[in-house]
Amino acid sequence: MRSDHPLHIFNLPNVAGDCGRCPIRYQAICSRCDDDELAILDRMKSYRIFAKGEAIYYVGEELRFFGTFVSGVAEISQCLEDGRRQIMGILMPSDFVGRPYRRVSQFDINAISEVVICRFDMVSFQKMLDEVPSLGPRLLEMTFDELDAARTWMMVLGQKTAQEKIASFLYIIAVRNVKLQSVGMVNEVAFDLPFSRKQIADYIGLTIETVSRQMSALRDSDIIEIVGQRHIIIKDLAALRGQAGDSC
Amino acid sequence: MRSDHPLHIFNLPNVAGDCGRCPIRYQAICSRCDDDELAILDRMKSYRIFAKGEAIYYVGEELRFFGTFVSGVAEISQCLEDGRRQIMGILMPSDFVGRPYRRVSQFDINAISEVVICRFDMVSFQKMLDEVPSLGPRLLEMTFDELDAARTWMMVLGQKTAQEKIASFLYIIAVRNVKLQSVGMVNEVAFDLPFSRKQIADYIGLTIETVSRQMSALRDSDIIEIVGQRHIIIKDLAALRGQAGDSC
DNA sequence: TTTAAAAATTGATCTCGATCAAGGTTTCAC
DNA sequence: GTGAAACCTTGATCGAGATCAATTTTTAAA
Repeated sequence: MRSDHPLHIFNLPNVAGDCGRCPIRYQAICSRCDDDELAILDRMKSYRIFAKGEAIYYVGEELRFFGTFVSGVAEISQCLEDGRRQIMGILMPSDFVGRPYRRVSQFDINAISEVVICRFDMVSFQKMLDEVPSLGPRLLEMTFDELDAARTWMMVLGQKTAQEKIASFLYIIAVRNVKLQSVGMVNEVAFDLPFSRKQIADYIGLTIETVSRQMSALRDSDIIEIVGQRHIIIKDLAALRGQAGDSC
Repeated sequence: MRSDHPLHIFNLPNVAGDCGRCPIRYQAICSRCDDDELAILDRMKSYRIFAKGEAIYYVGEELRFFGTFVSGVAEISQCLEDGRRQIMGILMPSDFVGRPYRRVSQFDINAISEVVICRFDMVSFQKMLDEVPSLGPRLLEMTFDELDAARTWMMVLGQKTAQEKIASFLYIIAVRNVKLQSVGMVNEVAFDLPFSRKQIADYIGLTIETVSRQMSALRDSDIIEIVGQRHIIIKDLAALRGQAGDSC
């Protein structure tokens, strides 16, 4: 059973571990660290598991830690008083939560699947930013990338039709899931959606009924196949991209 | 005539100047610089004026400079092939354009009014990030703030009604225009909109007709007054905020 | 396995904001 | 100033997506 434990996906004990064998070693904030720098991170880090559905941060909560997603998926969201909800972003392995220079979270961040986070106390993290010179520039780059992604998503929310929204969503998930080094080569992709219809609806600004209808439409056009409720097979990635209404 | 020139709003010559007297000295990326650091920026900077409507960056253009808005307003946008357009953000004095770690712009950035930019060559800027230690953390903080603002705007685009969108937009502009140190004290605010109805429409994801109708509705409810087409008087800021559907 | 609860699909209808259309206002060139 | 173009407002109609409603499918519990 021990080897099934989430922290053992790369055989790390809870307290200290070998960053060198971390699955996101070359994607996360530590991607440009040399061995000496990595040793510092190794000493400071701890792991924390969040169960599916558990809150990682809630609106107004003090930002006590900076965390990198080692595995699992989470959503960034906000609610209005009457229950309307918008998902502002999704967090996947190598993405981060928490930020320096602000006291409390502006958003709810909830684990969608079980999540393993590589965690740094915020005070230590800010100190580390000074001591580990490769960290700051990488964090800046990642934050800029997030900003560009957020702004790009505004086009989906503000301008696109229901059909284009669903296609954009599925296309992004498909590309994120499969590391498409061979873009253009691969035209069929399969994956399990970590999201419910409600979560998809809240992410793209539609209702669950419209999400369901548009997914059925894509199925009827032979662009996707839906197995059960969560397993999606993209049968024609190029056509899906075409339905998205832009080059994403 | 000379004193009317945009660069003379704080009496700066074109080539070098006194950063200490810059109107955004304590808001922009330089806000935490000491005198020595400021001297370095002073040597490296140049000013550039963009005429109303001029492109500051276009999609795909090489990011050759990092710029801080000294005066004027600009829009960040993207277009779809069929002409649909989304404005992802607005840039006002102390905001910046350009980013390190990416070669080309993902967005169109256009001056909405005449714009004065304090400009750094991107290569020099990246060097400066290493040499001027107060710059990196401030840039990181500003980028995080932009990211939070972008995500917050997603709620407007994805969930709010036309009425709530217009109210949210006007409320944000009102608060940005007047530095409301005395929030709660001031309930009436007046300003000139730098945006056309089309630009407002593209920013909040509506058509010009709906923008016009909803602004008329706010006028008829005595929440705002519209003088000519661009001058807006917020007669009841608290009510406007209420119409926005959240606490922004 | 049976039953209950939750999630997803599909259909019918309604409504908000888009579209189409006409007039009015502002701006600017000459 | 005068005229033309651009911009804005208001009205009438339309339609995409929301809402309401009924099944069906999946998941979970007993």
